[in-house]
Amino acid sequence: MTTPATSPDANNMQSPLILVDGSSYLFRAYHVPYLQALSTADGQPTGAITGVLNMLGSLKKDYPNGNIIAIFDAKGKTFRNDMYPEYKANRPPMPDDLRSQIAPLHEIITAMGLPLLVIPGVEADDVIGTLAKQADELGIETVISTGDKDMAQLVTKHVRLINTMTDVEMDEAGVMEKFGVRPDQIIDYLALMGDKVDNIPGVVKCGPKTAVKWLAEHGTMAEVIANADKVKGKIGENLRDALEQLPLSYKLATIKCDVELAQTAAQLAANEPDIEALTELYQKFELKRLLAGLGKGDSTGSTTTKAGKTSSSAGEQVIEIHAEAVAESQYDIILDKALFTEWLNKLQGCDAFAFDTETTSVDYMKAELVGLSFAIEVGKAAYVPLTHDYTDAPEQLDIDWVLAQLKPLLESTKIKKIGQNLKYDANVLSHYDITLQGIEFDTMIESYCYNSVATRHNMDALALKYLDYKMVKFEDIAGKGAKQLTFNQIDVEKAGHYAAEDADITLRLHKAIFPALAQSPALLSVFNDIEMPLLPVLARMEQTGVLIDSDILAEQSLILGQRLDELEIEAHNLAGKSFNLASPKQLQQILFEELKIPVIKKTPKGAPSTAEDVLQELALDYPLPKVIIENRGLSKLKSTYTDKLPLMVSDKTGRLHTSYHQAVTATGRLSSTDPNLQNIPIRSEQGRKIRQAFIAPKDHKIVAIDYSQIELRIMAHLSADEGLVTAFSEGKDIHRATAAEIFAVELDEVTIDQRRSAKAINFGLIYGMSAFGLAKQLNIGRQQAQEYQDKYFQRYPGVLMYMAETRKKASEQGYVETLYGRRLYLPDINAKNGIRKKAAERAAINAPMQGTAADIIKKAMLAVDAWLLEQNDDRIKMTMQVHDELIFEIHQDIVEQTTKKLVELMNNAVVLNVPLIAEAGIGDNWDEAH
DNA sequence: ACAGGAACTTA
DNA sequence: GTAAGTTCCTGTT
Repeated sequence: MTTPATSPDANNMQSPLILVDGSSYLFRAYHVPYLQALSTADGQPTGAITGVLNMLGSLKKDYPNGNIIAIFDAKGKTFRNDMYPEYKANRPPMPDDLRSQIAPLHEIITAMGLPLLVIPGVEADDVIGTLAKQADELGIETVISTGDKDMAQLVTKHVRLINTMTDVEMDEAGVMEKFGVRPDQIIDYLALMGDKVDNIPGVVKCGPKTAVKWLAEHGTMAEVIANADKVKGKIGENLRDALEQLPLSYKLATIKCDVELAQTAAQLAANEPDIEALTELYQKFELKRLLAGLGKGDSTGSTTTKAGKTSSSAGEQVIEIHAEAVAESQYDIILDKALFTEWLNKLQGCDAFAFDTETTSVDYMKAELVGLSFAIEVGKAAYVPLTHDYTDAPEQLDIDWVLAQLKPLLESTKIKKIGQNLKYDANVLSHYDITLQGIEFDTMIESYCYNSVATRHNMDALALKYLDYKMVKFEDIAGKGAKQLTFNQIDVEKAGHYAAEDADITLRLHKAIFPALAQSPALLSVFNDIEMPLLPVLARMEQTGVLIDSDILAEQSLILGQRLDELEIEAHNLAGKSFNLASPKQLQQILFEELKIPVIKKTPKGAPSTAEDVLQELALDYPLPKVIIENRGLSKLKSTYTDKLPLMVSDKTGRLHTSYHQAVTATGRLSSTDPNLQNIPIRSEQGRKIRQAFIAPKDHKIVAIDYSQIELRIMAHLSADEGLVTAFSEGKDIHRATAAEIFAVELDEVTIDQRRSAKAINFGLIYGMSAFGLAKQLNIGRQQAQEYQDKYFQRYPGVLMYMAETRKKASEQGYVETLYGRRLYLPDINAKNGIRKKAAERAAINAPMQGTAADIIKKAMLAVDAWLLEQNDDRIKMTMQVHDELIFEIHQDIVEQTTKKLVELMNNAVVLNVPLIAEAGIGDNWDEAH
C-alpha cells in the first residue's frame, strides 16, 4: 500500500490554476456582432477587448480562489511552420481592427495583476500544455478556459476544460462522452480527421464517426495504420493514401508540453491590481462599465438580462382559458412502503389521476425507468424514485415491487389517466410488461386540438401559455451539453421536486385546457374520437418497427460513393479548380463569378440561388450544373438514407423504430422523426433502391395500401361541384377528365401533355394556386396559365364558389375547419402585409383538404387497429403511415384475403359523396408493394 | 457548439 | 402555390 504525497483534501485547499486561452477568446469576441459595434470616440475599436475582459470577469466570479494566468499567441511563425510550411497557410491575415486591440488588452491584463504569457516560436496551446502538465504532476487542480477542442488532449484527473462562453465543463468522462475517445486518444483522433482550417492533412472523408470507430477498434493511430490493409471500401483506400502523411499530422496536432518557461506553474501568481493604471486604461479606452466597477470593488462589471415575455396578437380564440394560479405546492418523495401505500390507496380510490415517468433517455427504445410521479389534486403530487444510482443515493423502494403494485392501476380502464405525451410513457411501460390503459387525457393533444398553431405543445410552452408559469428546465437540474446528467444521476430531492411538478402541472394544464376544448363539440369529437384513440395505435406501430436489409443499403452506399467520387472529379475539372460541391456559397462563386453564368433567381436573402430548378435551366447551356444536380441528389440519398438508416436499427429488436408525432403539424397530419419514414425516396431509380431495403420478414409480404387522389376527392366532396363529383363517381381518371374539360376535347383524345397540365392544375388547386405559380410549374406564360385557370373554374363552378367561401370564412372567423371539425387558426388571414395575407389564404384553402385527408386516414387506422385487435393474429402487423398510405407486414399464407379486408376497411373508413378508393400492392419489399 | 439557411427528400 | 424532416455549410457563440 502506498501513501499519496498529498491527500485529496489538501488538493482542494490549494487554489486552482486557471489557464486562459486568450487568443482563442480574443478571436471569438472579435466576431460577436454586438461587440463589434464598440469603439472609443476617436474610433479605436474595443469590442474584442471588452469581450475578453468580460470573460475574465466571469471566470473570476466562478473561481474566486483561482490563480488566473492569461496566455496569448505571439507574433510570427512557430515551430510547426518549420515542420510543415503549409500549416495554417489558409488563414487570412489578422484584420487591423483586431490587431490594434491586442496591445491595449495586454496592458490591461497586466495592470489587473494577472500573469500574462506571450511566448514566441510556439502557440498559446503549447504554453498552456506545458503549464497544465507541470500542475498535473504536482496534483494541482487545473482548469483550462478555451473554446478549442484540440485542448481535450490535455485533460487528466487534475486538468479539465471549461468553455467560458457556453459554460460547459469537461473532465475525462466528459471528453469520452463528447468525442467518444479518451483524452489520450485525442491526438490520434485529430490526426486521422485532419483539420481543414489549420490545413492539417488527414484521411480523406474520415470524420469524427470514422475516427472514433477505428480508435475503438484499434486503440491508437499507430495500430490503425498497422491494420490499414484490412479496412475495406473507399475509406480504406483513402486511409492507405494518407499513410505517409499521418505521422506529420500527428506531430502537428500534438500540443508541446515542454516549452521552456522562465517560471513554473507553481511560481506564477497574481499581483495586486494596479488600480491607478487600470483607471487610466479604462478611461483611455472608454470602458465605462469596468471603470464604474473599479469603484465598487467589482472588476467584473457583469450584467444580467431579463427574459422578455412576448404576447401573441392575432387569431386569439373566443374561448377563454381559466387557469388557477400556480401557487404553493406540496410534493412528497416516496422512499418507504408506508407512504407509498398511502398514495396507492388514494390512487385506487380516484376517478382520474395525472402521472409522469422519469427515465434515462428521450429515445423510447432505450429509456429505462428511473421513477414515477403522480398527482390527484392540484398542488399535491408525489414522486417515487426507483433507480437513482449516484454515490450516496438514498435507499429506494424495489422497482419490481412498486411496479407490481402499480400494474393493476396503470392497466385499469376504469381509472382515467392524465398525462403529457402519454405515448412515450406507454412505450416505456410496455418494456416493463405494463400495458397502459385508461388513456383519456393527454394535455399535449388537448392543446393541439384546441389550437394547433398557438404554441408548441411541450409542457414548458403549455405551462407558460396556459398557466403563465415558468417551469424549471430539465437543463437546469441536469446541466447541458457533454456534461448533462441522466435522470438516475440526479439528486433524489431535486429530481423529486422536478418530477412531482411535472405531474402537478400536467393536472393543472388539463384543468385549464380541457374545459375550453370541450366548449366546441366538434373539437371535442376530434379529440375523443380520433386523436386519443389513435395514441395507443401509434404506440403499437412504433413498438413494432420496420425491418430493413442493412446489407442492401451498405452496397448501395458503396455504389453511390463511387459515383459521387466520379462526379466530384468531373465538377472540379469543369470548374478548373477544387471546391466543395456541397457548399452553395462556393458554388455561387464559381458559377456566377468565375464562369460568369447569368443569375436567374435569388435566395430570400439575396444571394444568387443555386437551387435545383435554377440548375436545371442552366444545365441546358452549361455542363457544370448537371453534374452538381446529380451530385446533390445522390449525396442526399447516401448521407440521409443508405449510410444512416442501418445505424438506427435497434439492437433490442433488429428493427427500425420511428417516432410519430401527433401534435406537430398545423393541419392534423402526423410527422415522423428519428428516422423520418415519411420521406423515403421513391421518385428516382436510385431512390427506389432504398425502398427495396424495406423488407418483409421470412414468410411474410409487405402490403402497401394507399388512398387514390384522396385530397381531390375531398375537394369534390367539400365543394359538391357537380362535374367533379360525377367524374369521381363514374370512376374516371380525374386528370384526364379535367384535361378533357379544360381543353374541350373528348376523353380519349386527351394528349399526354394535356393530362400533365391538368394534373398540375389539380394539384395547384389543392395548394391554393395562383396563375403565377401555375405558369412557373408548367413553364408557360402567365396569361396562358390564367386562361387555364379561368377555364377550369368555368367548367367546375362549384369549386370556385367553395374557394371563395373558404377565404371568406377564414377571414371572418379566423380559422378554417376540416370535415370533422378540426380547426386551423390563421393569425395572418387579415394581415396588412399582402404577402403574409396571401400565404394565409393559400393555407386556408389547403388545410381543409389536407386536414380532412389526415382525419380520414386516422379513422382508417382506428378501424384497422380495432379489427387487428379482434383478430389477435400476430401474422398481421401495421408498421407505417405515410399520409395517404398504410404499410403492413402480412404472412404469405393469409396475405390475399387479409389485404382484401384491409382495403375494405380503408374504403369504408368514412362515407363521402364520392367513392373513397384505396389501392393495394403486395411484394417482398416496399418498392415491390407499390 | 449551436442556430439558421439552403438544399434535398416525401405526400 | 400546401404540409413536413434531415443534412450540410456557414457564421456566430
